[in-house]
Amino acid sequence: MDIVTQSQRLTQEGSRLAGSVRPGGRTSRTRVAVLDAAIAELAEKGFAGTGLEKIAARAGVATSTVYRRWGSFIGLLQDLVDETTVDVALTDTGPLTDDLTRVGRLIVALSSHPVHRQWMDAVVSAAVSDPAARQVLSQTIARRIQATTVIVARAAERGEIPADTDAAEVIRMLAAPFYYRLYISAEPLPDDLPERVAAAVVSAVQAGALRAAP
Amino acid sequence: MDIVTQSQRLTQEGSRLAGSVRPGGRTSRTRVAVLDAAIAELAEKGFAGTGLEKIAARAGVATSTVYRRWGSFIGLLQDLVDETTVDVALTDTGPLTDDLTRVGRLIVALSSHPVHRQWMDAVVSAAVSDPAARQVLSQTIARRIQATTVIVARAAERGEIPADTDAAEVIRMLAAPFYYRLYISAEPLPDDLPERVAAAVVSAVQAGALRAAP
DNA sequence: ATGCTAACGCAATTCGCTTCCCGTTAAGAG
DNA sequence: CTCTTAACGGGAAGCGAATTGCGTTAGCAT
Repeated sequence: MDIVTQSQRLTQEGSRLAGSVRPGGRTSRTRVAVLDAAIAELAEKGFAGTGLEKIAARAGVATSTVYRRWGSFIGLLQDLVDETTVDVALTDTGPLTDDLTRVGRLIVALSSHPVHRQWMDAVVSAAVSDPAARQVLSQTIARRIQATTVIVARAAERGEIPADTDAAEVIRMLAAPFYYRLYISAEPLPDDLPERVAAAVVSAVQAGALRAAP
Repeated sequence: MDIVTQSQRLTQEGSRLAGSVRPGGRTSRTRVAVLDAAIAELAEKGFAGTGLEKIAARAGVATSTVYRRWGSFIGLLQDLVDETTVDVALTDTGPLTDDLTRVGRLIVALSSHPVHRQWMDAVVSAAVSDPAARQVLSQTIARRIQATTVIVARAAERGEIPADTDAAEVIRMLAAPFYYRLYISAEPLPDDLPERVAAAVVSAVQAGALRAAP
């Protein structure tokens, strides 16, 4: 299926998408039915094996309803952010290598989660050519980076790493090798990748190679 | 356009694609005309703004001819590997930081090259759900990694880094932050990214964090 | 409880991509 | 040079995604 076609209307903030004037009753029932159906379809068929038509059919609503409410597949996916979670506990107590290893394990867990993986696959694939999808992706990633920088900040407070370390850059360097294998080199993720990458990044940080630009 | 649909036939080695029995004369003229048209379309319209129909029209051949010869958009892109080059000189003379910086600059140059960027975008987007595209991508990346490991090997010979350094892993760690920004976080590439990443990776290597697993 | 109309269901329609059929052209073996 | 048939051209047909119009249902303000 083609994810890209008409999602640019999402970028218009006010948007004329249905559902905002009378959000209660039938509208909200339709909403949860469609979102549930979308999750089920993603898990069972994958993003490439489904589409708004099939999701609408599974939800028991008309295809046109889904198009009017979400506008596109990406619009629907945007509504599914944060719908999938995994239970990998993050820590910021140090040592930094351990904390970052857990972040790596979280990325692995997310990439193994059936629904989240399909969600990510769909957004990454579409983001290449669709500005709306690209925005969803970049905001999601930016939010995750931001939420994780505290780990680096704490390590700096403990004196484990230089105080002027670029925290966001540390997280990027950590996350990049995982996504690189998932979407670029198409290689499997070695079991010890979280440990290896965390160790490498911490080495670089401690050597002062990831200080914030002045 | 949807890149994915029918390219699985490419995975069948023998394949019944036309053009192999009588490769001369008209067949070869058609081939170069279509490949030229594809490059022009990629540069002018981008991969999402073109398709086999438009490429065929520009090449002055019938749509069915293109489908019979290449089977799919990915099949055509596969034939365009190595069609785009950039002139960034790589070195393996050391220091390793300088050599790796040049590799980073090469990645930046490729991502700035109009045709190569579109080629990469198309393959990355399709590879998410299309096994044939994934194979094209993974083989292309693997070949580039392989061709670049000599830089790390030379550094090891010079004694600049541990002898048992995992050369391919060094290149992956170097390349990952670039592709991560291009396709995942959708952030721009900072001008000094090659220098920064190269310095960080060399720090990790010299600390012994990227040795080959025993 | 009533009225306005947002939101929905249904079906027809459009649009682009892909495949298929058949007549025509020309590559390459002999 | 002749013959076989690979490869091509043109157009029709199939297919799925996306859009649109219109009648119906129901949210919510009054």
